[in-house]
Amino acid sequence: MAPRAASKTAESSDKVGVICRALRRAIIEQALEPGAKLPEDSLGERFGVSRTIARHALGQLAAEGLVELRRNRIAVVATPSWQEARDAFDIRIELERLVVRQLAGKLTKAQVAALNAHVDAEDAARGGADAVSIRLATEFHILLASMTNSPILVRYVSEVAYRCCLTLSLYSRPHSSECGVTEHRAIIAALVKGDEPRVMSLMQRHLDSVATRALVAPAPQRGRDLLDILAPYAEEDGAERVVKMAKVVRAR
Amino acid sequence: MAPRAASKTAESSDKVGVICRALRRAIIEQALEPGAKLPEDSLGERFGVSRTIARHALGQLAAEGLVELRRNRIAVVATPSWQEARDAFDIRIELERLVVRQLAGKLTKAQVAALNAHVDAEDAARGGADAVSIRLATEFHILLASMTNSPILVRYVSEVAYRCCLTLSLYSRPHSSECGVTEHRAIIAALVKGDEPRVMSLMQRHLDSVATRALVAPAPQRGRDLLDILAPYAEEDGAERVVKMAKVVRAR
DNA sequence: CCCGCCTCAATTGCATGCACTTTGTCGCGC
DNA sequence: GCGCGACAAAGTGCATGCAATTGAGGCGGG
Repeated sequence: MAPRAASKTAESSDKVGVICRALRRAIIEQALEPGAKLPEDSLGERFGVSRTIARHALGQLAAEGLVELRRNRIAVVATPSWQEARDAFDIRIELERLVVRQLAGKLTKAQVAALNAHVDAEDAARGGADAVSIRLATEFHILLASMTNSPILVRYVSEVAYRCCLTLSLYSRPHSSECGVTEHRAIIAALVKGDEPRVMSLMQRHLDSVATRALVAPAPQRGRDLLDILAPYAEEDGAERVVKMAKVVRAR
Repeated sequence: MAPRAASKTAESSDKVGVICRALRRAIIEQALEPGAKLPEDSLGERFGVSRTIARHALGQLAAEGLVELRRNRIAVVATPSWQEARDAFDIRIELERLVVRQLAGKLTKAQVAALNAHVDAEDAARGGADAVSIRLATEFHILLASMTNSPILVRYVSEVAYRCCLTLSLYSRPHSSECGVTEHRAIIAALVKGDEPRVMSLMQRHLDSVATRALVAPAPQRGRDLLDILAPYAEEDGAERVVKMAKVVRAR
């Protein structure tokens, strides 16, 4: 039902892919909040596979930045810093501008129909659970990307969109995520008209507004961020001092 | 020695990371050509680990698009299509424009020194092996990205740069890869001057020239591409016919 | 009462073993 | 001579087992 493009990277193997998709969805629907623990055994038991598979799935998700893998410690859902959230949105804006640039005026009727159907679904889900509407909004962007028919672009847009979704659950106020179905419709319209500059500008402003609406102030040290704050000081990398210095400075 | 930013995603665990880095490097230096087989046992034996670890490493590399994982078949170094190569470069241009935009006028002296040192190394390696100079050219861009101090951006730039590197070994003529050390120097200069529009334009043209110089015509069916050509026709996905149709059309 | 140490359960890191799938090859029948 | 089917070798898919590391709670000392 969900027009999810089966990314044929690695996880299509079978069970690993199932677990990945399930966890991704649980994360972006905020059923799993950032910081939630993900022990290998529990996952394995829950999905009826061995730890080996669960572990592999966690590896994939870690590569996507959705979970954090610490050596000899339980894996947890990633807790991106506020700065990382901003960075993710910056990248997302560029990538999605590229998407709409490639798509402007080139959509088939069937594709336009699919997009409209999706936005209708978004509208329909407006009254329902918050989590679902967030997921649908994200999937709209992924659907758009999949129409470029560039597997690489699809992959990156998906990844970064998921990451942004994750940050929303960290830094946005509860009900501020009216991800603008109206704006989605406007984008579709501009795409159909083939107005390339306009659709790029629309997309940029759309994402920018989501980011600024969602990413409220740097969150005055909520919870156990102490560890995170101290992290850059405890680096023992030994290579490239330049970058480290810059990191410390930037972290304020 | 190599100023490689230790991406703390997943593979930093230990052995998996070692294998990943080794394979990445072997791939971008073209010691492993696209299509080369990567059996789990051989890798495990070569690196002194079990198949489990080798398998995990292959999984990570597959997630990066460097190797291709086919169910029940030996993993191989990825063989991107010509179109995918173009797409990768398109994405890369956007990402690296973002890099230099963030960096313009904000480099510390130490960072400038590091960049200059790297370009010097590129110059020095000019007479040596082709593979090394290609790797150094790629690493220049990664070094640049690492200075943004945005882990996400570093990751994406690295990945896509590696992918581009991979395509070069497929579609470029042997000695056309003078990746323009001069252009690297020009970019550094513009960065120092803080001329944002100019450095963005420089970067765009630099990458564009690499792409067009390297990605010569769609390669008149070299080798066993038959399979790849037939692939889209043999799809049995069953979901989302729209995209599939577009794919067939686009594949010409 | 608080702090440090020590032991133990929980959990990961990794290797090995077995079943299944694919592939290359040999032999048989036409 | 040629296609075709069975067999063997190679390789992956996955589970399980064991060692190592970590985190927590209890215990004793200050």
